Amino acid sequence: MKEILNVTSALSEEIRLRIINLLFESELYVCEIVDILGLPQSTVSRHLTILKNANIANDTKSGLWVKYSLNKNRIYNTIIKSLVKEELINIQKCKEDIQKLKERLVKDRGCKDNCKGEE
Amino acid sequence: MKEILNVTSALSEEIRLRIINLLFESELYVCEIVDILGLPQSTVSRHLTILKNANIANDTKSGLWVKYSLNKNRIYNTIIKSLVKEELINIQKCKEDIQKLKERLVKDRGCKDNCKGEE
DNA sequence: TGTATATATTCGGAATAAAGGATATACTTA
DNA sequence: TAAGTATATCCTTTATTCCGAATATATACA
Repeated sequence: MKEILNVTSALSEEIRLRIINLLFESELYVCEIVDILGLPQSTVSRHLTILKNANIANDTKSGLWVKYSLNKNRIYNTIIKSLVKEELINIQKCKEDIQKLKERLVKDRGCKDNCKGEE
Repeated sequence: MKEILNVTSALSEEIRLRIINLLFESELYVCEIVDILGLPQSTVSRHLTILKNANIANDTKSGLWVKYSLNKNRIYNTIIKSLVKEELINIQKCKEDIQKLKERLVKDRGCKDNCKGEE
């Protein structure tokens, strides 16, 4: 029971749903998620940890950067997928996040300073 | 966004998941849920209100009694169903609840006093 | 009308979770 | 080694959630 409550609790927060919506589109570095959402890094990191502990997301370290992606498990194949495809897809803020994601991904991946000078 | 968060928040509490598991099997009067779960009536009623407000359950008054059932909407057809059939079905406490539900339903429906003399 | 019953709501307190700035950690590179 | 960067964790404050006893509401029936 604790396991499924970990999942549903993780899904009951707006920022985390927005992060899931982004990760459904593409795996992302923490700093990219911070940029796209426009939220403090500590806030984003905390939410990512909660998603990881719920086994919804997992992380891969490569040097300084940590890349997060959705964990393609049983929960993903039913609940997360339908959540994204049937619900989040209709939400304005989530659409805007995806738009920002796409603008972000045509540039160099990675941290803010790699992408300084953008406009 | 608020709507889907209402749903996921409603799903992130153990007692409410147990109630959903019961209602998936059969529509039930409040007093029957109270008996099966063995929890205070105010607690059960509060959780039922949360499920109703999230549009997961709905209620039908008939005289003194209020019968709750799952609302068969889009959320039900994807998230709730898979939650029950893939997750709750494996949880021991939920299995026990279903067992108690079945024992309860072979008796008269309704309130405790209708069923006094049982053992 | 008065009593009993089923359900909903209120209330205060405990527990949990959220926020974001500050700091720590860990890795990279000069 | 020293400085810089990406991420995680800590800390304090604030907000939210849960609990169950008590109370309110609404219906049934003698």
